[in-house]
Amino acid sequence: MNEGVEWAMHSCVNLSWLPGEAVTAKRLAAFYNLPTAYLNKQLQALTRAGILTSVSGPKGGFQLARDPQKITLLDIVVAIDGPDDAFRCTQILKEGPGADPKVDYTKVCVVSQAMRSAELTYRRTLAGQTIADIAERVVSTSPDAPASTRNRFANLKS
Amino acid sequence: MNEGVEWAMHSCVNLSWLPGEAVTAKRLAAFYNLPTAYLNKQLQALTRAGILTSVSGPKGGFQLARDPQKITLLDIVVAIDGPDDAFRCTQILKEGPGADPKVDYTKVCVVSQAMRSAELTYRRTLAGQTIADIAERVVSTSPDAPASTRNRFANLKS
DNA sequence: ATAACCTGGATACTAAATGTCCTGAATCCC
DNA sequence: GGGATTCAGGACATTTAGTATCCAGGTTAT
Repeated sequence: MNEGVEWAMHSCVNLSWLPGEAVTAKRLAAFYNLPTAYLNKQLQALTRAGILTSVSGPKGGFQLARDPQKITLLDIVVAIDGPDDAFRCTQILKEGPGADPKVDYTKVCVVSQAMRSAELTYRRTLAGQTIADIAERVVSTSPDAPASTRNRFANLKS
Repeated sequence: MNEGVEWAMHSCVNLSWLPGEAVTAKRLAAFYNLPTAYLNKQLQALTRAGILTSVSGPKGGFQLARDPQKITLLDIVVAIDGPDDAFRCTQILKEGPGADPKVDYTKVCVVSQAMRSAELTYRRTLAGQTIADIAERVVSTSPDAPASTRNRFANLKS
């Protein structure tokens, strides 16, 4: 899995504590000492996916496109890593005995079904957790996290 | 995910229909028209993981090391793809505000926990399905699969 | 107008997946 | 014992994906 997923999750949590404020890619990158241009690519992907909105120009930047409760971890994974399952069925059975060229073995193959059922539970778990849930859990163990995050962004002058 | 996982799953199902018989890598590869040397690498990994046993020499080959009911899909995934989660936490929080160098953020970070909980459900689902389950489900829709598999192996003279 | 900022394409570098080859060791058969 | 067959595993080559940088072009605030 793309490392950008981790960056995107933490950036979205941070943005949830800066509602209505546009934060530049440079500042989001500086927060965790990440490569600006590369993080920017991930932010662009989040924007294309409708998770962030972006504004050009001075005073521009990124912010959450909707309520953190409406942004699931699955949304972010799909936006950065793409919609494909980790297990890709290559329809190996087409080379086996009694294969029917007209059959779609990604549907019929029992191995493929079993792997897909596991990926489904994975996606369901991710879809059941939102950025708001994460932020809330952070606050419950570190109540000063939102304030210290805002403070750090305020002090990242560049 | 490594394509070898798919090869390994189907090969194990086939081996479950040839109990007590040693099948060479060359024949297992010919069954699905796979590259012999590369499949052999996956079979070696399964052997190292204790899923298969191997015998050298003429009349040698591979067979299941234990009852198909005792071989889970997770066993195979771990053997071929390794034990690492898809999401690797790089402890990005160590670069953030108030970071403690002594803390292991793979444990503490809420994002990391959330991703790990999803991978856990994934692994649990895979661990709940065995090669015997797969084989049984194949038989229920294609009752002649074991016989036709044995027949094809018998006719792979090489 | 200028400076700051996002967009997206082009490019380079690195790491991982995929695949081949060869030597060595084990085993069977004659 | 000698030859043939097969697994074990390291070395190597090729392809693809991930990581990263740079620049030219468009947008917006001052």
